[in-house]
Amino acid sequence: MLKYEITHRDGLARTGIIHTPHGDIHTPAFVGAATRATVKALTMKEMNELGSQAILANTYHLILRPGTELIKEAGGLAEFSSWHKPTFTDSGGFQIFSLPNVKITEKGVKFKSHIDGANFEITPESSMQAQWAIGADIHMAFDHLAKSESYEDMKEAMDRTHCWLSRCVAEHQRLAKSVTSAGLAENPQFLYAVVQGGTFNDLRAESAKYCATQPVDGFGIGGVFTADGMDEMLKTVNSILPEDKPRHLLGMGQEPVDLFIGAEFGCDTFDCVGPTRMARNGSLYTKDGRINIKNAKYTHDFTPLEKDCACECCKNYNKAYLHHLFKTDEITAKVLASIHNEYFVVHTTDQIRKSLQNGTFQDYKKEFLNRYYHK
RNA sequence: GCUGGAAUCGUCUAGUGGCAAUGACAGGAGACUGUAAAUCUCCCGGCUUCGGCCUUCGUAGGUUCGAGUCCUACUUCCAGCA
Repeated sequence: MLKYEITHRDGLARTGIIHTPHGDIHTPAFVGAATRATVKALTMKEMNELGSQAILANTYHLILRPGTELIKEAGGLAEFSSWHKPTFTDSGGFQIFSLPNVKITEKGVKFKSHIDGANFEITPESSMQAQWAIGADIHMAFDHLAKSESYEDMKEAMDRTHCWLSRCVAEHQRLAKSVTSAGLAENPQFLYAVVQGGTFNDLRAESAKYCATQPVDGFGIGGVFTADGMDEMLKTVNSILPEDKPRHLLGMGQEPVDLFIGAEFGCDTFDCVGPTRMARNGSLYTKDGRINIKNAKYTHDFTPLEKDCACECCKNYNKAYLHHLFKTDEITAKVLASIHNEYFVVHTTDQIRKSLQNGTFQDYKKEFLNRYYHK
């Protein structure tokens, strides 16, 4: 079992430490989205220096390129990418269901590669095998995303996710056994179940109950797209999930409010492509809200993006320079912006953790969100 | 000096009788949540009560119901020949 210890509690919120074979994650923590085994525009050294504790890669993308066997041959995701800290992999479920012409069969899902149209099939079993080959510390169960917001579609997606979960668990245990019987004292890789149910609290409750009964190491909470109503949903789900296992809020964290509400209602880790994607597009976080550094008004602004920000971008460069790099389409623009945005969410989540530990969370939340959203 | 050719919205460019005028770039703004995203969308002559109105394709005339498109002259530029 994955070792997880809770160090502080405040209602559903908690701080803790996830002990993985590649080191500890102090939670709540923001996990960098490294879809294709890299956080776009950033080196692992930069990710390390900006304070990231863990990254999350995507099984779908790595199956297509370079292939999971190659990563296994390299010695696993950590060796391959030179990220010698904790790693997660997403199962690929989310990506596949965003593709056109997806066919769901008894076995799994048939789809065409977005790169060359080649036919692929992923099953709960093959997703587990792929994730074991990639060798991240924490794996996500292969889940099913609903094709619409309707109750029927949500229920169907949830039921299939549950059905697949038991197959994921069985395959995960088979793979774990083959590893331990090969001489390893302990199973080195861990599985999270994924809770579905959309915006329907009865489905969320049902899903959480089902997932809670499974022999998994933690939980992913999937299918969340906005912070609206997320507090109630998380209250429902995290009151049901066992307290002694970590919970990952899948795909949320583009908006700071996501991190505050997620942590407040019992989530331990987050991942989101938003911060780095927005960085590449010139949308940068400040404590007073996001700004678009490409706007003409920054042409002569020689002040740093954030006066008291400790990131490498803010410590060394000013807005006029960043504006210039973006207007001239220099690669460095995306690098510096990504350093800043990734630092912003990692650091904000760190501050949330510290405020929970010293009992100032509510004050910190109120102050931060009022300023950020100009309330 | 002669003979050809060319002048279009910041730039390059399409356009050969129905046109406020094509496309690209530049410029302005917006979006982005388990990354088919270094992507995508919108605006880009002026005014507008959003129906239009006005002024535009080197300059000045002309032909025509109608001209960026045809004709004449001029101006500037390019090429070739002197």
